Amino acid sequence: MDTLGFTTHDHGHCIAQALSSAEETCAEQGLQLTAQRRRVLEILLQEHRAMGAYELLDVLRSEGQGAQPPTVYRALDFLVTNGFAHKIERLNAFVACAHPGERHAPAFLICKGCGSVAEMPSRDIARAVREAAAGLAFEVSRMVIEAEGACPSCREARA
Amino acid sequence: MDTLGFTTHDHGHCIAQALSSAEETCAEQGLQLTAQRRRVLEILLQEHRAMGAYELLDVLRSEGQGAQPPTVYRALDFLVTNGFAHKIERLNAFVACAHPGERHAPAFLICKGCGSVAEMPSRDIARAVREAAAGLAFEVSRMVIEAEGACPSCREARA
DNA sequence: CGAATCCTGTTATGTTATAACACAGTGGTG
DNA sequence: CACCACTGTGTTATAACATAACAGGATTCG
Ligand SMILES: [Zn+2]
Ligand SMILES: [Zn+2]
Ligand SMILES: [Zn+2]
Ligand SMILES: [Zn+2]
Repeated sequence: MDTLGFTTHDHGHCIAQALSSAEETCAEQGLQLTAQRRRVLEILLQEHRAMGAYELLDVLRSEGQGAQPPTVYRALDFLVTNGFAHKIERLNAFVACAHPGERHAPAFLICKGCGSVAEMPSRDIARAVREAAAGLAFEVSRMVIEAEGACPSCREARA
Repeated sequence: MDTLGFTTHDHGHCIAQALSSAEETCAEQGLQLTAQRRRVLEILLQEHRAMGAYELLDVLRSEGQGAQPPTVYRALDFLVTNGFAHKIERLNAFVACAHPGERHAPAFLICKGCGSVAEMPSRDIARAVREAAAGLAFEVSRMVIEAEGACPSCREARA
């Protein structure tokens, strides 16, 4: 299963897979994937990019619902807490998880050229962070890893 | 020179050293460390913790100046751009650099118990990030590395 | 059914950050 | 000196992001 970020892919399949993975996980853990929460996750999967909470809110409203900010933030809180989506701190934005089901510390690449965001492998990074923290007797429970730069296509365009 | 974060230290010396380092760097690079900018850096050094922009604004106002948000944000922009301070994305807050003068990718430890923030060695982490990004043909220009968890004293208190 | 719990709707507000424009100081140039 | 370009500041207003607080509906379980 490749979940690379800057490549094209069968997006319909990608969305369906992520949704069923979320349903499965919720069933296993007794979590309620309600209509609101599912809809927000669907939007994030559909758009396949980092979106602000108010941008999501606009989508919900355009669908005819009279949603308010807390509606979106509650759904996002559920999705982030349970690993179905991640918050990109640098952007104050949210993105669907590219590795649903796998336990992982998320790590992101943010292209300053085109704004696209991809989740990257984080095992080695997470180990380096834990080791550096251990050197100061600090115990890590969560980490924010976000790299800004130029994605392959923007690098090419520049050259 | 030890710039550990969770230890006590000669803070007067620490402030004076950071300020003179900033002055020196500005002189070398033709940057203007104006009164406003210097004052904001002094406050960050004095408090020795992560502070929000509006918290800094309150301090300036308590000193009798009728400062407005842009005043603080401009000073912070200068300090962050030139490496005298860093932004902690997770906290929407700012902290004076603990390694002034050295070129480095900042990396932070944030204690969820007491709120203290420390800058940690980042060389190995930065390398791991660049390598993971290179695997996706992504070129990193800047990175956000912030680990949340428990600092030594909070770990002890819990045990 | 009754009670507890979780989820949602709604109003209002808090917090963080920037746009836009006017103006002052500085330093170079002719 | 008159002029210009550049950088920094003051000020007003507003944008963008996020949560508090309370009421009420749905679900579950004994
Ligand atoms: Zn996809
Ligand atoms: Zn790009
Ligand atoms: Zn200090
Ligand atoms: Zn602590």
